[in-house]
Amino acid sequence: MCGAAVPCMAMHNGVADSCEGCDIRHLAFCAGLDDVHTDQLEQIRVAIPLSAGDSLFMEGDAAETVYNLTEGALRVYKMLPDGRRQITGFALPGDFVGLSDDGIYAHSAEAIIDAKLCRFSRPQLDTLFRSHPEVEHRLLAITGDALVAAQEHMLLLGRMTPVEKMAAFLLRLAERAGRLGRAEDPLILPMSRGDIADFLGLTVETVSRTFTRLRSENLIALPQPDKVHIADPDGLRGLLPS
Amino acid sequence: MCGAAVPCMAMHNGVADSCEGCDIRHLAFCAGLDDVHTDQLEQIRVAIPLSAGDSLFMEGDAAETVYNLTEGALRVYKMLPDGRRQITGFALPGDFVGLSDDGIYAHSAEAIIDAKLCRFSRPQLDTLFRSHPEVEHRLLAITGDALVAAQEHMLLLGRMTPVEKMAAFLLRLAERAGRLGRAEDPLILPMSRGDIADFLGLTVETVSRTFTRLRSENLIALPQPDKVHIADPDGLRGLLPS
DNA sequence: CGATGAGTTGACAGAATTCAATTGAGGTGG
DNA sequence: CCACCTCAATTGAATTCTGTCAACTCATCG
Repeated sequence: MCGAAVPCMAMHNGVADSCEGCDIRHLAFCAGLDDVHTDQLEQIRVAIPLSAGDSLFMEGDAAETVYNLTEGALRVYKMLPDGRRQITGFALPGDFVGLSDDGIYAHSAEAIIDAKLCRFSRPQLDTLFRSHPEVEHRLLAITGDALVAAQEHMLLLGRMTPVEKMAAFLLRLAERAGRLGRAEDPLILPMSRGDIADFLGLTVETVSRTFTRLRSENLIALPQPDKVHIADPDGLRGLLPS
Repeated sequence: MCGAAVPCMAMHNGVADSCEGCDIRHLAFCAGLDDVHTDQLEQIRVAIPLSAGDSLFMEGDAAETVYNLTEGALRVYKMLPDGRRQITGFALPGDFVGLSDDGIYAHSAEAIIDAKLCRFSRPQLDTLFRSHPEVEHRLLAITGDALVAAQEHMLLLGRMTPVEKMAAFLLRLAERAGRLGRAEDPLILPMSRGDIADFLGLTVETVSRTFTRLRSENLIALPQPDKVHIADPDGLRGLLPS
């Protein structure tokens, strides 16, 4: 449903028809760019709808495009030859996806739920960089943020216990939901237990067991498997490394 | 000692006196920049010597400067309040250190062994960006590389076994040594077992036991604790995830 | 209504951590 | 020059935790 306070344009048939009407412009790649830049960006932008499960690109593919997620959720991951998977991040609306240096994607990305994206061709974006260094500056900032998040996640993967990982995961996801202006109370988990496990470096069983443990300690409630009510935020924070 | 083929300037008293004489210019931040840019870079550059154990900056410090390592080795890490540590990377000559977006360092960095760096003030670098977008472009490429490396390391931390981690660590370090034009055969480990453990998400004991296991399988030899001879590279590669 | 797949739970084994002791190397001072 | 001290690295033993394997529940969908 479409709240009254928010323009509906971007939320129904496909991606927004213009950057100006874009719901998440304040969060996205385009944030901080003035209208002149946005106009130029809009000219090279292609709207892309994605269904749950669809692959956006695969590790090793030629990286000719970059994306900005406007709706839905993606998993970004790397795989080992034997099938083990590490999800390096979940992309939410406003997130930038598809960074690559040498023209080859270093990771894969697929839609967890139906999603909508803005696609930009890399060569065209590079042209835009030349005329508007401001845009490249913005991309540098985004990449830097991603790097900081990656380091944060390395700390989680390498040095946190399962409970700490889950607590951190839930709290961070809630915080992201808040920043996106989404409902935090029934926190919605678009990803499966398997996705969470592959993100936190655990097994599904451990994820499931930890959920039940948090529930039995009355820190959270799980009205449905994909809906979390954080009953005791401070208690949950108390599980974080101290 | 100073080989005949290589200018010695950078190797003795302090850091090189000029970028032109810089041994590692082809690897560093400055690589790919023409002489015009390099001259400008040199004007805002300050040489910094660092002794083993010295801290370069700490997480949370105001990030007014960025660095380019020219000699030695650093550990870049994050810590948990209770002292657990995750080393997110080892910086070697040519590596760029001190990236930060919001003006606050997101991690700490200290010298593992004596090191030399080029320091650049962030505001001055930003000024340079404005006049020479090429330099910012280069920084974006470096940041992107760091992000790819971080994702690679997340895969290691979250989904590899101790043996796989150690094999990958040794092979990657050897490859880096090769790219730096350093001796690969007695591969030198500037970092301690504790550092390796905190990098791979293990304990010192597990690191030590894995070393002995690799040695007993005749894949490596350890003439000294900090010198590794990779006796059977293919055998070592055979331990990597398949 | 049965089938399918995700999620949860249980039992068990194995692996890595923890705790503890030993070895070894480097450095200092007698 | 040697003895001793200190710290890093290694090794050993025990435990605990997480992963593995397997069964079961539940909801959804054909």
